[in-house]
Amino acid sequence: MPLTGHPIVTRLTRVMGLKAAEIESLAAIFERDLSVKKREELIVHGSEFRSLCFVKAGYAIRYRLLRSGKRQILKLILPGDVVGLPVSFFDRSGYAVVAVSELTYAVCPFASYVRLCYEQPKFGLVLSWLAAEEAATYAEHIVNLGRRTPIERLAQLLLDTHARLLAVGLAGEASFNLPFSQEIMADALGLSVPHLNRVMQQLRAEHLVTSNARLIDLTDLAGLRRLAQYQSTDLAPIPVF
Amino acid sequence: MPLTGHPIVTRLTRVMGLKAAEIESLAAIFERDLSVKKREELIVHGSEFRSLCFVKAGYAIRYRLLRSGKRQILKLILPGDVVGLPVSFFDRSGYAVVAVSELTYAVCPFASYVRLCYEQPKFGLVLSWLAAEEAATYAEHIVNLGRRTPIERLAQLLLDTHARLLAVGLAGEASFNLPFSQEIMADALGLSVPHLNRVMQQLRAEHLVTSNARLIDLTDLAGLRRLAQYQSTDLAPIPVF
DNA sequence: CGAAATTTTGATCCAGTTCAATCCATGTGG
DNA sequence: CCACATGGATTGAACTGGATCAAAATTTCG
Repeated sequence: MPLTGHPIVTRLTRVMGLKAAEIESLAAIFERDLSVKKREELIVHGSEFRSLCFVKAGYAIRYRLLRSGKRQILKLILPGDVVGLPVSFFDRSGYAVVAVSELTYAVCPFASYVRLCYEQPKFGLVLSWLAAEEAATYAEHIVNLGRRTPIERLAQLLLDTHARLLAVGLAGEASFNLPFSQEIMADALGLSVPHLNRVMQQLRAEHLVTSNARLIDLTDLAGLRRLAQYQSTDLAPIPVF
Repeated sequence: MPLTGHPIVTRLTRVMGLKAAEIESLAAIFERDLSVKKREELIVHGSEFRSLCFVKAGYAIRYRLLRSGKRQILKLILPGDVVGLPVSFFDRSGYAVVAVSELTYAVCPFASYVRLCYEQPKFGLVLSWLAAEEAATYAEHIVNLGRRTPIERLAQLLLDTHARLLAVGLAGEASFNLPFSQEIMADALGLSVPHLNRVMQQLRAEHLVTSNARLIDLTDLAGLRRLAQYQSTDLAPIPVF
């Protein structure tokens, strides 16, 4: 399974240079690409899941459904993201993942990856880095939900999504095609759909963004950043010995 | 620096059996124990931080201060926890950590740990596991803040804190000494102090907990778990090859 | 013992939810 | 190519859960 041009290679390379030989040993443990249709579940809540899935194209959400019927979305999953982290470390998944568009990804069994870590320690560190990045994203989300106003939250979400899409070449300098419905954004930000809608209008009214349908234009990027108190968190490169 | 009886050894052993030799190579990279006084900052927001600190005794909080003056607490840090994860992976810390009681811990330079990972790949996996656990804790926190009612959040916080204290031998079967003020709990749960106080009273009124001062008694553990929809998330053991 | 920190209570108010209804775009089959 | 179905976006009105602000009561600590 060749990995050339795969968003995940782009992503890993940014963190730690990978030699051709290393990319090859990574490619060796991958199975054939899979794809799922919109609305299909990649991970079922409560089930066991022991694979790493590197998203190539398409979008998904990781979420938890509560008894009350409410849904909290933990993460918007974009190309380049890893599904199955941190789930693979646990007995059973505490969350579900569902595709919100057609989605294709490369899979490798978690056990194979772990074996690779024993052979080439670098990969163990890469895994740590990915997990740490995941944790940092979640941390930002906590701040958002706990102590930010709705408009700040939305600004943050738009900026973050834009930055992540940009990093894998799926966005323009200040515009992008938002692949998520308002219901999804509301469930990510802990708001009701009507309110999210009004907050979106507010952003437009203040000339911070322009949007027609799902096409978002970050008209005033600096203003948005100020509003969201946006701070980019750069991963430090992995030391090599 | 001998690590015998250190809470972190207890914690790591649960995830992955460590041979005596391995504990020793771990002990070798640790410096002398440090301690800080109440209110002292372990990590300053925006600074660089490249160490792993394993808490031996005492309590701390990881938090973010916003322009508005509001504070969001990301994590209540207890003995056995690691400070400097995921911070060490990043250029600069996005968060601050401050002790809320006298606190003692063992430190090792992050670079030393990384070097150890290259020599003994197992430690790279251990690091991944710790980071994944961190991410999972944060995920639960997100659900709490986004879609749970205040009383559910508090129930969850009490159960979680109890479970974590129990794991390091600092709690009774259904009672413990809560080392955090209501202000801290409020800032963790995204509530105002007066409201947190009232929610606490509500828990008492419904005979779910009894509490005098900081001593908490989980009178009706099953009821609390039901209320919080508590589900324990067990880490799977690291495969050994 | 006095100062500071923490917990508790009360009164007011508004942001955001809830529950509908409506509007709009897109796609589908006859 | 139209009639209809479906999912998403938008709007409106009413209600309410928590925030806010302020003060008092209580505990902790120097």
